Amino acid sequence: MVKNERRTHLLATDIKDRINLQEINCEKELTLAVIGGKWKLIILWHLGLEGTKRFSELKKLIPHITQKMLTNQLRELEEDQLVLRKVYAEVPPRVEYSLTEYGQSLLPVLRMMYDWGKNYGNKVIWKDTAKAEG
Amino acid sequence: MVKNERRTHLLATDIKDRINLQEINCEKELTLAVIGGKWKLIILWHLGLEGTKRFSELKKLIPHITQKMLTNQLRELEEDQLVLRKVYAEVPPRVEYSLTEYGQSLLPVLRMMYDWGKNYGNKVIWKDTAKAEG
DNA sequence: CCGAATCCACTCAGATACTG
DNA sequence: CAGTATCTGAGTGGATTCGG
Repeated sequence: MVKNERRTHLLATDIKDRINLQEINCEKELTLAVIGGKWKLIILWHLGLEGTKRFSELKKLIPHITQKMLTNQLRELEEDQLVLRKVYAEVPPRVEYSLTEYGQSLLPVLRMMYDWGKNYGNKVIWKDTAKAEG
Repeated sequence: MVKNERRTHLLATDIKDRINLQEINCEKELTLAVIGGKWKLIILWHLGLEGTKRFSELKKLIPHITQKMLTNQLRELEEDQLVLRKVYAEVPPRVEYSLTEYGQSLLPVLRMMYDWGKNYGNKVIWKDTAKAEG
């Protein structure tokens, strides 16, 4: 299987490859492919609502994520052009992440997913349960 | 790890479990969880646009899916109350699948994902490539 | 501070064969 | 027709260690 050089051996292959391999056949699946990573929704959400963040800030905002996965997910988001990575030539190093215009354009989609999930959760998952708001 | 009895050993655990395990922390992730299966988007799409379908019809509409995966994904969609499974006591057996009201309510979300993916595909993935329409 | 590299356990999904 | 059951390779993500 042909892999993209920049992407690690972990996680999915390059999106173009996945399309060529017919793993992605529809535009919906394309959307799913770019947001479907285990931590991508949260990362996009933070960058979308709170703007530019440093690596360590994101790490703090997402307590359960490991360094490897944060790096990994950010790299994929960068490769997919949803996130911009800016490195400052300083000591100690500073790296800032922000949404690109494509990343920004995803926010309404995420908001719709949020709304749907909220209603679905209340009606189906929690029906007659008390649920703490997150 | 506690598993739901009805769900096979394959694929994800029950959604409530996943929330309790803090695999799902946000309503967006809940939405992702119910549509995120490998074949769920296509299944939901077909049932949404074309209405009720038999098992064998879905199989024909989704050529690359295996019987196992089709069964599996349909079971999960049923468990998550997006799909209704109706069994007719006939010989040979007949089983029909259709969207529930929650499944129906997902269609606008899918449509938004489609639109976003289409624009993103044209602008980012295919930029200066000729692409056959699917 | 921001990673990369390695090792490992677990899960996923395909192929195949079988059943009421 | 509409499924189960089993086996198996491959993929995925966590923990840990090392480096610029």
